[in-house]
Amino acid sequence: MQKDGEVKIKSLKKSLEVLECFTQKQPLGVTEISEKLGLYKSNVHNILMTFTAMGYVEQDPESGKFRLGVSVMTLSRAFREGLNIAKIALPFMREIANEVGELVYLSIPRGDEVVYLEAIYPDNQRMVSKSVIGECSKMYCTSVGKAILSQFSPEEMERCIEGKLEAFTEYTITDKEKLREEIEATRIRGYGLDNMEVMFGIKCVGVAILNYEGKVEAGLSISAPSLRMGEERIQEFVKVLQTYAGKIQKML
Amino acid sequence: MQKDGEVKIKSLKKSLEVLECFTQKQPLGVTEISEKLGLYKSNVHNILMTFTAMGYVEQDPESGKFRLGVSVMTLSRAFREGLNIAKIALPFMREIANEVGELVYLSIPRGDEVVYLEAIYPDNQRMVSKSVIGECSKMYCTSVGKAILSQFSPEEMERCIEGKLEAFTEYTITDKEKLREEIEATRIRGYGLDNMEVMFGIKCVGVAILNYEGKVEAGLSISAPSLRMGEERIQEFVKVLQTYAGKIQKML
DNA sequence: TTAATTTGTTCTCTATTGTAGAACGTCGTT
DNA sequence: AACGACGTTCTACAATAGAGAACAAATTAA
Repeated sequence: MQKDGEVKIKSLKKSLEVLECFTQKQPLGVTEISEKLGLYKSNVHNILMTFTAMGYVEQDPESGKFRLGVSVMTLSRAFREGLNIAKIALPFMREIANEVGELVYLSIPRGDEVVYLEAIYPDNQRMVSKSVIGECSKMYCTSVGKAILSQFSPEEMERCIEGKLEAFTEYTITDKEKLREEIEATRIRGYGLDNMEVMFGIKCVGVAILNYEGKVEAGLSISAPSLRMGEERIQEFVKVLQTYAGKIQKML
Repeated sequence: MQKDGEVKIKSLKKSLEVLECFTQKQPLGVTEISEKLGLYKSNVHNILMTFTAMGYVEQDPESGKFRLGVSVMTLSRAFREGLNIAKIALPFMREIANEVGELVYLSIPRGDEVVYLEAIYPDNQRMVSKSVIGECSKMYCTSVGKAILSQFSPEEMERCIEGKLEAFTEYTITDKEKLREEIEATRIRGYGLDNMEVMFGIKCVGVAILNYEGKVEAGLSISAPSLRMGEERIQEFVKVLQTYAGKIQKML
């Protein structure tokens, strides 16, 4: 998933891999992790004890199992603080949400995925309780993902779609050649579409946000039930997204 | 700040300390970090390269300086996912926010600080753009902090106030004996007060949320400008907070 | 323009330290 | 009572993290 050609401290890499196990399941035991990663129990134990002492992992005194600790929150807050794209985009996202009355997402690329940074709900709509902030999706099946891919160089793009194209719904594009055509079509029309490729019944429109050098900085998308995503509304959404993406780009 | 008696992997501890530098300032250079922590540049460089390869740190190709990377978001999301207190408390927090029309916070203790997990804004009020989620404050000067301290054992409590009591406003309690009295008063009355001790013009009321064993699990608080925080309203807020804290506690 | 300073980066050697492997104590289960 | 699964502890060896200097690139000063 990550290029590890530049890993200098193997123990740190290993430790982070241990930590990342918790993103898939919580709580986890020492044995469980050691089996998953092929490490020795004592090794995993030492890593977990260190993380625990630093607040990145907590141990349930009853079961002895581990889960992530509070300290990760402080990091994520600092990350968002330091990222000016979020600061700049947030007020615009609110305007978009109120204008179109649908969910608006800001996401940024990481490897072959997009990570959701912010999600804004229109004022009148009840906020869904499960926040997607920090969640990630594969690029090849999302609207922003395809919008971003269409702005990449051919090599970058290929690197992002080299893995297996897993089908999440019957609409997911799993054929690599089809996908390349779709990305090319995305590039030409200037926005990405997700036609229920991630979740049945949900469609999305997304555009890429480029910085002054033309490099992809982030992505902006609108998500809605397919019933509210007819061709006319899609065009309306696209127009709004492109307008605001332009405004944001000017400020980067 | 953290007990490091149980640190088994020194290089990991060191690496995390490097990572934590970014919570104070971003971006940071190799030299800057090495000076701050008293480490060698090559050491810091190796650490940063490894973090970069894993996505926890990003390097600006222009300046060569570093900032936090996207991967920390995935961790924080997993943390919040795994923490059922947030899942349970969130819908109640919405009710509170709409009932009282003020800002409602959920926070959890970490060392001598409280970390803000969730912040809910009343429907009619515009959400402030800067999210405090992940931010932390010292216990001794916040309403939740004092509510939590008042539920701790004397030893735990002392450990949390052993540092210097920094004054953030002229109202901050900086005398340790005064603070002990205030915490005792908090314990008796059942809720904590922050009388502009963190920020001038802002008052808070807070209560602790205990689990079935009576251990502090989290804290709930309401924050508002002091003009909207007269004695009658404080009593109203306290009543609401205690009612909902009770509901949440039953579900833990 | 050139010199001086500061930056991130690279290198090498070796003492540190992470870790394999087994053994231990403690649960809940059979 | 015996088992199995768990988190934990221990030790000895070898891998490797890190000190320290030297590097190149970039910035500033003269």
